Amino acid sequence: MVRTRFAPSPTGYLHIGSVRTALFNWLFARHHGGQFILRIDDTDRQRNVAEALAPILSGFRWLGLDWDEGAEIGGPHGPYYQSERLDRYQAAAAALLDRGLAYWDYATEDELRAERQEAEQAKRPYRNSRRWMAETPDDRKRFEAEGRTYVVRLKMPREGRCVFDDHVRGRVEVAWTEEQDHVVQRADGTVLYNLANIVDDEDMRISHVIRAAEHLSNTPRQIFMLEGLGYRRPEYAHVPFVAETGSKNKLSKRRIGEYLKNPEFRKLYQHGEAIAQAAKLEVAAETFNPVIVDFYQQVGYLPDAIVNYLLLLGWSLDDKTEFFSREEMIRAFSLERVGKAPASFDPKKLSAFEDHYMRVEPLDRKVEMAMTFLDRAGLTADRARVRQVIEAAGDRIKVAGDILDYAGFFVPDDALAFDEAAFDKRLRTPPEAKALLQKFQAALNALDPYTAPAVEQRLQEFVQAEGIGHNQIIHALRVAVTGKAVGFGLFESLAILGKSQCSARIDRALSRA
RNA sequence: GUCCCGUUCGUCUAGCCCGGUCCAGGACACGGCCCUUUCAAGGCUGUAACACGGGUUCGAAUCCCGUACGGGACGCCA
Repeated sequence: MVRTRFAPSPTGYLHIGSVRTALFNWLFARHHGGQFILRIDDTDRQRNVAEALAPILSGFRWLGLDWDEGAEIGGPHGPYYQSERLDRYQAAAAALLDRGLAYWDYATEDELRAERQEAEQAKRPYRNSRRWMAETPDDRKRFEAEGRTYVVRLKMPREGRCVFDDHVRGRVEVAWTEEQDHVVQRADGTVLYNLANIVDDEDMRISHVIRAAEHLSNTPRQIFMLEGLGYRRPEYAHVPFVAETGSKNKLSKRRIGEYLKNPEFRKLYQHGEAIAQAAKLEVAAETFNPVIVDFYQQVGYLPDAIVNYLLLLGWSLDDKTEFFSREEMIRAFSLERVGKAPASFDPKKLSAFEDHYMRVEPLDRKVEMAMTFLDRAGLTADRARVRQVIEAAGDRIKVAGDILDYAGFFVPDDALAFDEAAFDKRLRTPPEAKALLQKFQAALNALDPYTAPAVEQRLQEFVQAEGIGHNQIIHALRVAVTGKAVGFGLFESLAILGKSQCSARIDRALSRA
C-alpha cells in the first residue's frame, strides 16, 4: 500500500516549492491508489498553531489537493500533530539509548566548540571525541556530580557506508565517517526533527518519502535510527528544489526584493498588485508574494493552472505534452521522470498556463469568480451584464481579478473615470471631434434595436455620409462611453451599456470637453 | 573547508541510463507577414542551445577523465 505524506510547519504561508513537493506526493499516492497524509510539523513552543495553519490548509483545499488522513480530519494513525506526539519520540530516544545506538552526552557547548576549532585548525574533518559520553549509570552520576547536563546523541558508525536507492538520484552511497553524532534529544526532553520524522513515518506507515533534496543529507542518519529501532525502511525520492527565475539559487520568499528586479517577475507581481488595489484587498506584505500560493488565490488565478504549472516544474512526461487534467496527471505521474537538476520558477510560463486554463474555463464559472471581485471593489454589478462583459472581453481576462479593468461598465454614468491623456487626444484636441460625436449621438439615439451589428451598421452609414474615416469617430466614441483608450469591441461595448447609458455618457463627455 | 550534485535555444524543458533515427524535439517569450475600429486573440512564418578541454569509438548531447561556473548539505532549525 502506497502512503505518502507532506508535513508542513505552521508558518502562516505556503511556499510554491513546498506545494510542488506536496503535489508530487499527492500524485504519487493517487497514481497508486494509496493515501496522502497531511501531518503537521509543529512544536511545543509554537503558539497560534491553528492560526498559522489556516492559510496552508486553505491553500491545499483551493488547489484541490485533498488528504486522506491528518490535520483537521484525523485518521487511524494519529495524532497527526507533532506537538501531541512527544511521548512517542521520547520512547524512541530511550530505545536508542537502550540498544547502545545513542548515548548521553555531557559536553558543554564551549567544550564542543573548542573541539571543532581544533579540528578546523588541524585541517582535519571534525568528529565528536565522545569524551563526555555516558553509557552507564555510573558514567552519568560522575558527570552529573560535576553539575553537567546532557543531550542524547546518536552513536554513529565510524566505518563502512550507508547505501540507499533513491527514485530520483539513483543509488546513493555515503561513508559513515561523513556523519556526526547528531543530537536527537535536547536537555529539556524535546526531540529534534530527524528522530521525530522517522517515528512519525513509521507510525503512519509511510511507504514513500518524497521530499526536497535538501533532506538528502538527513537520510543516512535517519536510516541508522530506523534500522536500529527495527522500523521498516521507506522508499526515498529526493526532488530538486525550485530555483529563482533565471538562476540556480533556491527560491526564497525573503528575496522578493531581488526578484522584482527581474522584468517578468515584476510584471507578475505588479499585475497582482493592481488587482489588489482595485479590489481593495487587504493584503499582507508577508504573503502577497508570487513565491507564496496565497498570492494567486487572492488575485484570481485558476488552481488548475497553478497545479499544471507546478507539475512541469521538474517533471515531464515526454517532449510534447504540456497540459494535463487532474486525471491525466495522476495516470501519467512517476518519480522516475522527475529531473535531477533544479527547476527555475518561470513567471512567463505560469502566465501562459493561466491564459490557457482561463480560455477553457466555462463562462458561468468565470462570471462567478468575477462577481466576487466586483463585490470586493464595492461595485454593484448585475449578473447578466457581468456575463456580457466577460463574453465580450474574451481572453483579455487572464485572471478573475482582471474584470476590474472593465469596472467602467459597472459604475454610474456620472462616476465614470476618464483616461485624461486619451480624453485630450480624442475629444479636446481634434477640432471636429465634438461636432461629429454629437451628430453621431443623434443617429444612435434613433437606433432600435440597439445591438452591436446595428450600431456598427449605423457607424458605417455615418462615416460614408460624412465623408470621414472610421478613426475620426471611433476613438472619440470609445473614450466617451468607456473612459478608456483601449478595450474590447467598441460596438459590443455600446450594446452592453445600452442606448440611454451611452447617450448619457456622451452628453457628459461633450460637456466636459 | 569537507561531502554531494547540477550545467541542452532568452526561459522552462525532451533526448543522456541502453552512442548512430538529433546538422537536437516541444512550449513560452521574441521577430516578420496576414487579419484588424483600439487592445488582445488568431493564422502563417522565422531567429535561437548540447558550459569548456581532452579521451574512447567508424560514429558522442549521449560513455570516461579533467577544467570552469553554479548550487545544495554540513545546527541542541525543520
